[in-house]
Amino acid sequence: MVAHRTIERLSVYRRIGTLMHGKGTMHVFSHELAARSGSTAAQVRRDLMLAGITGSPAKGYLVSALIARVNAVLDHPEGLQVALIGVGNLGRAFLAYFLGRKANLNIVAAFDADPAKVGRVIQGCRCLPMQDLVPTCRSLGVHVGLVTVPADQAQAVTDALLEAGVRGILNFAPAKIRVPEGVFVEHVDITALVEKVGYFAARQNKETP
Amino acid sequence: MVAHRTIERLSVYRRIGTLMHGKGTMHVFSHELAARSGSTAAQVRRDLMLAGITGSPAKGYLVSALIARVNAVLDHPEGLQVALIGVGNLGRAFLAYFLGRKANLNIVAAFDADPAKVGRVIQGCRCLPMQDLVPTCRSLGVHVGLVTVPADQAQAVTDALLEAGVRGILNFAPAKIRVPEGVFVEHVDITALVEKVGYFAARQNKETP
DNA sequence: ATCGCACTGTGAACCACTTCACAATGCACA
DNA sequence: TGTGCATTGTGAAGTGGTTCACAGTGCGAT
Ligand SMILES: NC(=O)c1ccc[n+]([C@@H]2O[C@H](COP(=O)([O-])OP(=O)(O)OC[C@H]3O[C@@H](n4cnc5c(N)ncnc54)[C@H](O)[C@@H]3O)[C@@H](O)[C@H]2O)c1
Ligand SMILES: NC(=O)c1ccc[n+]([C@@H]2O[C@H](COP(=O)([O-])OP(=O)(O)OC[C@H]3O[C@@H](n4cnc5c(N)ncnc54)[C@H](O)[C@@H]3O)[C@@H](O)[C@H]2O)c1
Repeated sequence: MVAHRTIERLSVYRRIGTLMHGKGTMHVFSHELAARSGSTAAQVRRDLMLAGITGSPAKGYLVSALIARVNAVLDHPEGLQVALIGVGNLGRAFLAYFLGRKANLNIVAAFDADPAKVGRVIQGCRCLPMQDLVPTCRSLGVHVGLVTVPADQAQAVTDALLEAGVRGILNFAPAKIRVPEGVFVEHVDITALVEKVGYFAARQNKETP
Repeated sequence: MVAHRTIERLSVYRRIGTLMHGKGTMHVFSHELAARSGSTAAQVRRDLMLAGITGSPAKGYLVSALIARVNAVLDHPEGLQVALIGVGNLGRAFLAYFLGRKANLNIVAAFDADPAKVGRVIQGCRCLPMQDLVPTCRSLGVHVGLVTVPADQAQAVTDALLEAGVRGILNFAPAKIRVPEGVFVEHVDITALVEKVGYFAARQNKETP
């Protein structure tokens, strides 16, 4: 079990490593990963240490070993199975982005309550009705649910996902969702983020330099 | 200058307060805000204290005072002016969501490099060419830029925003962007978040309970 | 063969944020 | 008027994550 932030950064290091691998680069130093990931060399070294990745002072880290080890830490044996609920503006953007992109991250099903959307193929993925959610997610072994429905529907959708055995939820609706112990929820509140950036954009240089 | 996380939560408390205000609720206790925001009562009280919001042990916090004080802390006098760069799948979702929604958060301009998109009105907002970015953002006094272009274009777009005087950037491209001292950047890496949820979904109950 | 050097791996210090714990408050009810 | 009680406001302690700082390493130059 590795720390929260470290897991996020490992995903980033893997992306950078994959990019370098494609260009034929064999080795990478912590300070290079730091510069490309927006971190620090010490942070990178600690993260890689926690993931069990070792390098040599002379050559740095072997890119292929880094990728392999991050795969071993992050990935599920048969790939990460993801379901998306709410094929609206945001949901369609995610479908377009993730479908057919990463081998180890598959959106395997999309659901919506709107009869006008159900049955249609949107961004290459068939949109299924909500009553199919539990059986379909169960039989596909879905690990993660992406919730992109209106705020007042988020809890109902969450409950359905829980019933389907999903144990990780990424929630974009501006609503708190309740889950039992042992289920992991990440809440992304885009409005709050924009307002935060607005606040610090104004304040950065003023007050206590 | 209030702490990072506190600012994000203040935005959430305001949303909850606004909702309650609409329903005619006059007062709210810290534990109610905690339950609705996914925080704890102690955290809420500390946040409100930092923002200069006070309540009474008998009635809790006055909702209208809470909203007014968060407005005073977070908001820019004439509203937060936001520009969006990259009217693709994600950018269009943001336009649809934010346009005409919040009085104090306005997407005032959208830009794209694609000649097929420039000039068209997308989600009710005219899409402008990139050469207009610097003069337009300057004259509108844009505070925040939303970057939703491909990763390899993120730095170029950032540089244009900086030249236009923008001092806060919310970056959705999976690329680190360099900015001078005093400019605030928030980076949202959706892929890394999905992978993190996948990791903890699997690990939650196993290992060290 | 030896030296200098840039880098790794990691204990320890540091820092930011969260939670605990409790005195102070003021309404409800007797 | 007095007693009980749920809640606020906030020092102090706790937690988790980051950065410092340096001993240890092995290549490349001499
Ligand atoms: N789009 C953005 O930029 C943005 C920004 C911040 C937050 N959000 C949040 O993300 C969520 C989705 O936003 P959006 O812009 O895509 O909204 P949207 O209205 O375009 O899409 C919502 C979709 O959910 C479907 N839906 C509604 N109830 C459902 C239910 N019970 N079960 C299944 N599907 C249901 C609707 O049919 C619709 O297709 C909302 O909660 C919104 O507040 C979006
Ligand atoms: N859509 C998602 O779900 C998702 C998820 C994770 C990350 N992202 C990231 O968000 C960004 C946008 O994603 P998207 O799905 O909307 O991509 P997209 O290809 O649909 O849209 C990108 C838009 O940017 C425009 N553009 C390209 N170069 C530009 C430039 N130099 N200046 C101005 N505009 C330019 C394109 O014309 C296009 O309209 C990408 O970096 C992507 O990696 C998106």
